[in-house]
Amino acid sequence: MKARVTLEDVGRLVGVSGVTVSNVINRRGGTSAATQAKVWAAVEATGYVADPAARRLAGGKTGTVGVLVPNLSTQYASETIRGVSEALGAAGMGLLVSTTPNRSSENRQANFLSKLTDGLLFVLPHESRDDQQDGLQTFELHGGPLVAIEYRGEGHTLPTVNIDDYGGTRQAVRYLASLGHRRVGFIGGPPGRSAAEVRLQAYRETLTASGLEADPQLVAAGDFTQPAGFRAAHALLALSNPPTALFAANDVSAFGAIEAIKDLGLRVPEDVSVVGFDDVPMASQVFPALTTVRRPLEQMGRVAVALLLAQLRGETVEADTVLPTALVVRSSSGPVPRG
Amino acid sequence: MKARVTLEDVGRLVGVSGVTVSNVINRRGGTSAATQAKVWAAVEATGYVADPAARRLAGGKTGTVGVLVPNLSTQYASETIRGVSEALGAAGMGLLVSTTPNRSSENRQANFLSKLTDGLLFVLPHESRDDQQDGLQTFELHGGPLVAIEYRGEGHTLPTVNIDDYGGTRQAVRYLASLGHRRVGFIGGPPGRSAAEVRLQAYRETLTASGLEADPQLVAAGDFTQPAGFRAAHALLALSNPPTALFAANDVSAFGAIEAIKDLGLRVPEDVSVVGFDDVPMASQVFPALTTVRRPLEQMGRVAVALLLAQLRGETVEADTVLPTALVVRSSSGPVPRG
DNA sequence: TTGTGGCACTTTAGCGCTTAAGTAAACCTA
DNA sequence: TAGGTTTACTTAAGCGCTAAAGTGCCACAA
Repeated sequence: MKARVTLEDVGRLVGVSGVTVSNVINRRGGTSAATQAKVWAAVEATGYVADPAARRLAGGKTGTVGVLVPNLSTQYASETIRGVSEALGAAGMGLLVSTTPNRSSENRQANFLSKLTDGLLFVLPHESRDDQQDGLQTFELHGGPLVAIEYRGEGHTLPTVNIDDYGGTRQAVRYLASLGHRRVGFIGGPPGRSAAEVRLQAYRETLTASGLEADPQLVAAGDFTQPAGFRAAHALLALSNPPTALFAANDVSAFGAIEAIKDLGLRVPEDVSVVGFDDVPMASQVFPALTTVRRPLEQMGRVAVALLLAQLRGETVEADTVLPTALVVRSSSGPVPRG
Repeated sequence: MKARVTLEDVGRLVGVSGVTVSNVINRRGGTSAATQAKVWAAVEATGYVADPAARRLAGGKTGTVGVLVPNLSTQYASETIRGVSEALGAAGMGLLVSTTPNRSSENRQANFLSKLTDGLLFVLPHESRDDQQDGLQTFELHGGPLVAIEYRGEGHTLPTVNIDDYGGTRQAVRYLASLGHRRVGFIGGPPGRSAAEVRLQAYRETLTASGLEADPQLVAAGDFTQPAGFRAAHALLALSNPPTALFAANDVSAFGAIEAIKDLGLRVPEDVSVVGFDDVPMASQVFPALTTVRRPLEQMGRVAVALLLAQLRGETVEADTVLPTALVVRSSSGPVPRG
C-alpha cells in the first residue's frame, strides 16, 4: 500500500486519466457506467482519499465547515458545537474547529480556516462596539459563506443566529409574578456584555408591565461568576425590605445566590425563590434543582448549520434568526412566603 | 483591499519576486536587510496571510497541529484539549480539532487532517482488541508525527501519553485502609474498557496487599453513569455485611453512590465513605465534596504536545509516557464508623 | 455523402506555494 | 587582473487537484 495515492495513480490502474477519476469521484457525469465501476473499485483497492489541500487550492469544495470559537472548554461552546456537529454529520459534511484564544487572532484564524473549508461558523459572543478589526469584518469582505452565532455587532449584514434573551427574561419575571412575588431581585452580568444588558432591560420593563415594584435597590451587579452571585444575593437580602425572589442573569450566579441564601439560614424556595438563566446541565443536579430559562444551544448550532448549507447551495438567507427560550420550572422557585 | 493577496502581489509591491517574499516570511535567509524590511512592510500593508492549502501542497509546514477526538462535549475531551491548546499557543502553533463520531470515520478524518497539518494528536480512548482498521494503523504507516493520548492498543510503536490508573487506584484504596476501613466496595466501569479493568485489578491487588477483605461480593458492576452508580451502591449496601466505604471507578458513578446512600437515610462520610476517580470539576461542588483521584488531563495534553513538537524537530521520543495521579481528599471520606 | 451533434474521454492550464537550480553582480585572493 | 567565492536575488518545476478546452469516434438526419 502506497503512502500517497493520487488521482493519476488510480487512473493508471484503471487505464484512464486522472481527470476521469476525478470526474467519477465528484459525480460530474460524462463517464460510462463501466469506467465508473472500475474507478470505484480501484479507489476502494488503493484506499484513495482526495487531498483536501489540493482540492481546495484548485477551487473545489472540501466538504468541510470551519467553526471558530474562543474557547473549547466552556459548556456553552461544547453544547453549541454538538448541535453543529450533528447537523453537519447528517448533511455528510465534516467539521474543523479552531480556537481563538484572543481577539487579535480571530482575523488570522478566520483567514486560515476559510482557505481550508467551504464555509465558516463564528461562535463569538461579541459586543457591538469594538468590531472595527474583528474577523467578521474581514471575512465579510472576503465573501465566503458565513454564519455568526450570538454575534451582536451592528451595521453588519451577515446572517446571525441569536437567542431571545428579552423574551426569556420576561417569561421568568412573569412566572415569579404569578407566584405572588412583588419584590424580585436581579443579579446582573458583566457590564457591556449585551446579553446581560438585554436581560436587565427586560427585567425592568417586565416588572413595570406586570405592576411589580421596580426598586433600583433590587438590582445588584454581577459578572456571571458564582462568587459574584453569592455576594450579590447577600447584599440584596441585607436590604431593609429584602426581595422574596431572585432572578439571576445566568445559572452560575444563581448557584452562588442559593449558597448565600443557605448561608443566611434561609431556605430555597420556602423563604426565597431563585430563578436562573441558561439551563446548564448542573442546573438539574444541584439541590434544590434550579428553575431556569433554557437556551437551546444545540438547536442554535443546528439552525446555524442549516443557514450555512443554504448559503452553500447559493440561496440567500435571512439576516437574523432569533430562537425562543423555554422556562424550565424545577424546585428552586415557589410561592411567595406568607407574611 | 484585495480579497486574495498572493506572494506575487506582495512581491510586485516591493519590486521583488514572490519567492523572495516567501524567503523573507519563512526566514530562510539570503535576503538583504533592506529588502526584508520592505517585504514586511508590504505584508503588513496588504494583510497577506499565506494560504495554508498551497503551502502544505508544496511541501511546507502549516504551523498547525490536528487533534482528533470522538466527541467534543465530554469533560474529558475539553479539559485535555485545553492543555493541548495552551501548549500549542505557547509554541506559536495553531490547533485544528476534528471529531470522529464513529470508529469508521477515524481513518478518513486522520487522513484528511494529516494533509492539513504538521502532526496529529489522537485523543481516542481505544481498546486493544479491535484496532485492525483504526486510524492509528493507517497513520502510523503514513509516517507523519503522531502522539496518542490514552491509547491502549497493543503491538504499536507510536508514542502515547497515559495516566497511571493502577497507581491512582492503589492510592485511593490505601487511603481508605488507613482510615480503618476493612470492607471497601468497588463500583466498576463498562466491561472491556481497559481503564475500568485496570482499576478493578488494582483495587483487588491493593486490597490483598493491604490485608483487607477481598470479598467478591463487594464488587458491583457499573458503566460510568450516575444511575448505575446509584444502583450499584444500593446493591452493595443491601449486603448482610455491607461495606463502610465505596470506591467508584469514576466520579459520576460516585455521585450516584452518594445519592443512594442519602436515599437509604445514611450519611456521607459518617456512615459510609465515598471515593471517586477523575476529579471532574463538579466533584468539588457537590455536597459533600467528593474525595477522588485526580487525573491530570490538562497536563496530559501539554505533555502530548511536547512529544509532538519534539518529533517535529526530528527527535525520537519515548514510546510511552505515564503520568501520575493525585489523591484529592475532600469531605466525602472519613474514618470508619465505630461499631 | 456531408455535416452536426453528442459521448467519453484526454490534454492543457493554473490555483499559491516551496524547493531546486540558475544568474548576475560584487567581493575576495594571489 | 584572472579566477573563485559569496550574496542576493531570479526563473523553472511541480505538489494534487479542478475547470476549461480539445480530440476522436459514432450515430443520425438531410
